[in-house]
Amino acid sequence: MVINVITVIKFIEVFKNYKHYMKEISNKQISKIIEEIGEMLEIIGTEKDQFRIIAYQNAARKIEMMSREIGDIYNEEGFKGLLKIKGIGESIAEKIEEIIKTGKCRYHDELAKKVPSPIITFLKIPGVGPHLADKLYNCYLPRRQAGKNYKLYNIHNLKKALEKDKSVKFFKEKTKQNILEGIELLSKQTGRMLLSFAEPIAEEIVNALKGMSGIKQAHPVGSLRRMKDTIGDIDIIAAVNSKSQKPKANSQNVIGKYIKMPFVEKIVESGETKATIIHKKGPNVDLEILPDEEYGSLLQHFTGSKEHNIALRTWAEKNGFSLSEHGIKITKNLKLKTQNQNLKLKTIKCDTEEKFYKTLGMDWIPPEIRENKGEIEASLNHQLPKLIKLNDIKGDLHLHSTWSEGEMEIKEIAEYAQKLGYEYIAITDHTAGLGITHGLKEKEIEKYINEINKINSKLKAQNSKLTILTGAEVNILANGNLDISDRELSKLDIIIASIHSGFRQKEEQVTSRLLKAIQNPNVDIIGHPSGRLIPSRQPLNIDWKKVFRAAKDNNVAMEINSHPQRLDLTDDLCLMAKDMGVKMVINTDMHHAEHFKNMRYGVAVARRGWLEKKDVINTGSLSELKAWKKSREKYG
DNA sequence: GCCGTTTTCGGCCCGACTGTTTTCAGTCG
Repeated sequence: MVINVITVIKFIEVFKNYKHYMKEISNKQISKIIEEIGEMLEIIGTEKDQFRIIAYQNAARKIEMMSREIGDIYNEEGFKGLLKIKGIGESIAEKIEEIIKTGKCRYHDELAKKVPSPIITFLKIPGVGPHLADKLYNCYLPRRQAGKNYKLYNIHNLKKALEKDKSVKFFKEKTKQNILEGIELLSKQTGRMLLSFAEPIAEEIVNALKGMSGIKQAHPVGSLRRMKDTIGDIDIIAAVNSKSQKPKANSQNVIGKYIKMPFVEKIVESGETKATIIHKKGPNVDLEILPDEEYGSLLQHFTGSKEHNIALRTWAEKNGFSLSEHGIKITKNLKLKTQNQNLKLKTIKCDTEEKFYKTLGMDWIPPEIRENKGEIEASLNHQLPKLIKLNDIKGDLHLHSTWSEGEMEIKEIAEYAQKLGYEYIAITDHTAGLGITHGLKEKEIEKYINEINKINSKLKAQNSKLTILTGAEVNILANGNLDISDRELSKLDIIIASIHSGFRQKEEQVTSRLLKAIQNPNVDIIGHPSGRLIPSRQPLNIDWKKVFRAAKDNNVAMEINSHPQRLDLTDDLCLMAKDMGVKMVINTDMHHAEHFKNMRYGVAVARRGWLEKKDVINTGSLSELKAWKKSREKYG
């Protein structure tokens, strides 16, 4: 948080243009400041503050969930616009206005003076809340020699104390272990960014490059092109016309323009054909400019993965080729040797990747599966899977409306789904067991179904091809029971069962919990099965073989959740599930309109997991989906 | 501090799970 404020202040210094810097303050930053006010009040506040704390927590949560940038709302509608947001009243709106205008919040800063900074630091540890952070700070470590006490002042110091078991008072072994695990998790949170964060940055740069004279094409490469769930640095390559009079001058010209682009925070290095910059949003971006006649082999080389390229080169070497980013050399082709000795030394240049793979006698391999998991052999045998595509998706079966924590009314969701060309959607609001979402109570289910039926009638009258299915996302409780009765569940079309609590259970417990849910005849789908949240929560410990076997036996679909922080099942688990004959479903878990766009990330995971259209139930027509649902009845 | 078919004050403050002080405080979604 301190860093956020400093960053914001820096922006203000650099950009005197009011509107410009206002845009730079994201909902996440505002939400963080509001959340911290709540946390600090929880530490230093009194009994009286309990509802005030809740109000700050609710407001922070609301802001973070919002699809529109709050800065834009303020720009367009002013203070009144802020008051229209549910959960934000006069007082919090004033604070938001202050943050937007000045980058600071005096109330926050006053509270911060009263709360020691290590406490704020400790709050970053997953599993450590305000009370524990306060206790950690206030537990005294005896200093042997001086006989004095000193406090834990940073995470490193805390970790050392916990590990060395220096009588960190008040804490039992299990609690210490949990804190250490939290610290470990926190240390892993740096370095990589979400695919959804990197992709728009790369897209903006690639589009800018494509608009420059002399550039023939440009691509993001590396893990971004392979659509991995997290990305290290952003790598981009671009091609200049090698037949032009001055290809070198062209490339220098492009680099010169690139390093002066408005998104450049800092130039790390800049040469004739390469440059590395730090983007204003944080990541390092490497750009390499190359001649277009070699573009195919370069694209292949920089796309990787390392494992794929090593395996490919090893295969190539054994089969008489030598590969490099500049092309293919034929090293052992006897036929060529007798015809023309010189050909042997000549590099075959490839302007496209298709040509590169074809020269080796292979089919073009989609970037998503270049991980050395059998794709080279499959390509040589012309047996690559026909990977699922975004436009194969006929509907989304995991959507939240205002009936629980979603932002959109069911009718708005229907309108959006029609625009996407979907044939069906399922509204699957949370059930009441997940308290904070204010989900469906049993007595509300009839009303909920009625509303959906009414909208369906209207859609039918309008000759819309969209059908809305009724559904719910129910909670799998710690013992494997669901938080809503089978009687109520049987009234709904699609039931997703998901784990939202008890993330610290042992493998055996979690597995049997999932097995019990899968065996419930009302359950159609297991939602975000591993429960991971990148980067803050590790996946659950699960015996996947047992779970997939049960899913196959009970004809229950496993979800690929398209939320960029989930992307779960992961690619490897998709491969395993597919091998075991399990059906999958790709859903967005939509809470607001922006989330609909995440479907592409779920499809990317499916592609990385070698899935084809036939493996995924929501690629079928409505009648096919209904047939699948009907086929499940025999398991009931 | 927010909200309002209970509308300017009085109600809101879920529910599951874990760890532990074994009855409940702290954390999370």
